[in-house]
Amino acid sequence: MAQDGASGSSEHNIQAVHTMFTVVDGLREFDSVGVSELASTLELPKSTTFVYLKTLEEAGYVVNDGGEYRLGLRFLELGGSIRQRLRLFQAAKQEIDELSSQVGEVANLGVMEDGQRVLLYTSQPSDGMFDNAPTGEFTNMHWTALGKALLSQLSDERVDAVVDQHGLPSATDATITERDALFDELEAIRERGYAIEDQERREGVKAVAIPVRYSDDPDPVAAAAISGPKRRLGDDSLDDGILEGLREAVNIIELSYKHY
Amino acid sequence: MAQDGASGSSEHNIQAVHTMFTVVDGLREFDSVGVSELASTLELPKSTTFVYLKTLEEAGYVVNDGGEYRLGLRFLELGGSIRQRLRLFQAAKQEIDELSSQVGEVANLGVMEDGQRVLLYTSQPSDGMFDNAPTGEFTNMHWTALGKALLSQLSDERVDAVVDQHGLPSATDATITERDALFDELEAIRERGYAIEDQERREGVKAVAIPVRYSDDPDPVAAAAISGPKRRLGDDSLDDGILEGLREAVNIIELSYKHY
DNA sequence: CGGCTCGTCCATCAATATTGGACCGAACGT
DNA sequence: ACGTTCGGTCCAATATTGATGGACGAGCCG
Repeated sequence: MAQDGASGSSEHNIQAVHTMFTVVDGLREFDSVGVSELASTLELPKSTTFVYLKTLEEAGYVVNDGGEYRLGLRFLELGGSIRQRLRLFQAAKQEIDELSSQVGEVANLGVMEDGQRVLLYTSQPSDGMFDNAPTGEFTNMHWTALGKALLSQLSDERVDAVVDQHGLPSATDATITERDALFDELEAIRERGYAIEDQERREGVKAVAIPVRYSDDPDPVAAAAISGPKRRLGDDSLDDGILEGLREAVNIIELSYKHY
Repeated sequence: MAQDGASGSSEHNIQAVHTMFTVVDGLREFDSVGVSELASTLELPKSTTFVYLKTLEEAGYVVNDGGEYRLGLRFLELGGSIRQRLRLFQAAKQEIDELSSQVGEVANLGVMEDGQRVLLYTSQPSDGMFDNAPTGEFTNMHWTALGKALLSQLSDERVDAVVDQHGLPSATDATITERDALFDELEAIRERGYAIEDQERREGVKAVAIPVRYSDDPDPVAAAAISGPKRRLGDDSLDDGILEGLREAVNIIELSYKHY
C-alpha cells in the first residue's frame, strides 16, 4: 500500500555494501588515486580500502592503471542500460534532440526520483554549448523549472513529503525558500501550463518546463524543459516559438509513448 | 611495474560485494521485480535477496515501487559524472554532435577498457535514428570499426593480450575470426589511416573509424566513428565528405584536448 | 470464507569482513 | 650509491556480521 517514507527501516543492512559505496564515492572525487591517499581521505584503514578496491576491480567496476585506481566505465554502461529500458526515454530522446536544434537552446528531459529531479536526457544545440550538466544529475526540485513542473503534478501531500525530505535551501536570491510560496508557485504553474525558472538556481540562467503526462497513474512524473541564458529567454523569445516548440514536443512525446 | 593480467588475484575479495552485483545484474533483466521472482531467477534465498535489496534501496541505488524493486537512476548519475570528468569527453562531445548532424549519420566516440570497446558518447542526427546503441555499451573490439581503430594503436603484444582475453567470436559471416587476419587488417588500417567495419558485427551495418591521438603515452586510446546502413555508406559516399568530415572532427578533438 | 502467495522480519551460527602490521620495490634526497 | 621513506600488496587472527530457514500477516483468487 505504498506506506510512504518515514518507516523504521530497521537496519536490515549489509555493511560491506555501504562500505563499498563509500569507496566508490571516494573514487568519484579523483581522476585516479593511490590506495593510501584514498584511505586517508575516507578515514578507512589502508588494508580495508585495498580489499574493496581489489574487489571492485575484479568485478570490473574499478580500473587499476599502474598502481592508481579509478572508476571504470562499467558504471556508465549500467546507467546507460537502465535508461535504455525506460520507455519514456525511448519515446522522448529523438524529440528532445529535435526540439533543441529547432530552438537553438538546451533541451532537457527530467523525472523525479527520491524527491529530486533527475536529468534523464539532455541535448545541446550543435552550435554553442552553455550549460553542460551531466546526464543523470540529481538536484533539488524547487529551484529548477523541471523540478517545479514535476512538483506541479503531485498531490499536496506528496509535495509536502518532498519538502520535508529535502528542505528548501537557497541557491540564489530568487530561490523559493518558503513552503507557502512554493505552493502558490505550483498553483500558478498549473494554471499557466508551464513552469518558469528565473535565476532561481544560477544567476543568469533561465528555463521553462512543461509536464509530460505519459501515464494514467500519477506515480511516474516527467517533464521537458528548455534552458538558456536569461538574455536569450526573455518574455518575447518565449512567445517567439520557444514555448510553442516545447509544447509541441511534449505532445509528440506523449503520443509516441502511448503506442511505442 | 604493471605486471599485467594473469596474476593470481588471491581472493582478496569481499563476497558481499559480489553478491550485491549479482543482485544488481539480476535487476537489470527486469523493469521491476518482486523479491520472490528475483530470488528464484538468481537462485538465492529469498531472505538474502531481500536484505540486499533493502541495502541497495537505503543506499539510493534501488527504488521500491509498491513492493516491486527496480534499479534507480543513481547509477545513471554515477556513470554520467564519471564521464563528465574525462577531459577527452569534454573535448569531443560537441565535435561529435556537429559531425553527426553534418554528415547525417550516427557519430560515436569510443575508448578501450578491459580489452573491450566502450561507447563513450554517441550522437544521432536529428532526423532518422537507426542504430540506437546505449551509452557505455561494451563490446568486442574486432568486429567494430571503433574497436579496430583502437587496436591499431596498440603494440602487437597488447593486441595479443586482448585476443587472448576475449577471443575472436563471430557475429556475422564477415567477422574476422583469425588472429593473422586481424593483424593484417590492423596493418592495413595503419597504412590507410582509418578502419572500416563492413557488416562484421551486424548485417547491413557499416562504419568507418579513425584513431584519436590525444596523449603522448600509448596508454589511453580513443577513436571516433561514423556508422550507418550499408547502402548509405558505400565507397563513393565515403569519399563524398564522410571520411573528410570525420578526419576534420578528429583533428579538432585532438586540438581542443591539448589546450582544454 | 479459506488457501495460497508474497513481502517483510527475526534469531541463529558459521562464515567472513576487518584490521594491524609485515613485506617489498620504487622514488627520492643527500 | 646508499639509506630512508612512502606507497602498494599481502597475511593471519578475531569479532563482527552476512546468510538463511522459517514465522508472520496482508492481499488476492477462487
